[in-house]
Amino acid sequence: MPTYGAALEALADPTRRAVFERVAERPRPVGELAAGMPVSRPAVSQHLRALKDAGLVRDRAVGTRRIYEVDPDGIAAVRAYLDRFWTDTLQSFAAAAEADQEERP
Amino acid sequence: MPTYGAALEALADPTRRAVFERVAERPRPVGELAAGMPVSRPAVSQHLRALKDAGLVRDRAVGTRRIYEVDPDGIAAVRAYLDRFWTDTLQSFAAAAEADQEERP
DNA sequence: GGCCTCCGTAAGGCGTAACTTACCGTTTGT
DNA sequence: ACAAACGGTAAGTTACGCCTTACGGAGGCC
Repeated sequence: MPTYGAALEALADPTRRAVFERVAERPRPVGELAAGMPVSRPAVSQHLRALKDAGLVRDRAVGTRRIYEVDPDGIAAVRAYLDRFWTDTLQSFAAAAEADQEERP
Repeated sequence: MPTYGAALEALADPTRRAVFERVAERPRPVGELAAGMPVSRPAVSQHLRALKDAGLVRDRAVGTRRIYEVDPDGIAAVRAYLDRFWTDTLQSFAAAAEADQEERP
């Protein structure tokens, strides 16, 4: 059960974000993802693990390769959580502002 | 001009996220924010700086204290950016899935 | 079976983010 | 004007995240 915190941590790192965006373009095996990146293949592999733990990507085995692709369900969950997070935040702020204005007219 | 990357990095740290959530509850001075947190006041102050640089909070001086509050505009910007990020991601995935299905019926 | 490809993991180095204490400027109140 | 409250900043330590190299296991191909 990935928390939204894990997703935020996963997307915080620029390199990992680049990996995720490459996965988002289209499903690809690890070697192909690593090719053309400034870091080594194991580094990419570790980033993919973090993204997977966060529920942002998923993988399936095809022969000797592992195809990584976006996890729509996980993304939808994170998106919903964040969206509610922003909504609640703004709502609290609006309520506090109104209360403050009422307090001293 | 805060990038969305800065916002993600800012919200990645659990302690900083806690600070932000406390600010989101209602506008408060630094001392009150720091009270009841497991870290020192300067630490909170540094987190507030990061949140401010990311455009998530703003502050105003009231006497000798500084009231921190959520920055609605900044949050709206980050929210819009992330929302489009998810949308694009899912759309790319859907397109790739469809292309794949068409490729081998 | 032997070999090669693909990829995950372990171990260690290294930079940096996060925290602490100490200090200083600003503002308020008496 | 002096003292106290409030909070930002500097300096230093420590912990953690990211990267590398080295290795091993699983699967395909001859």
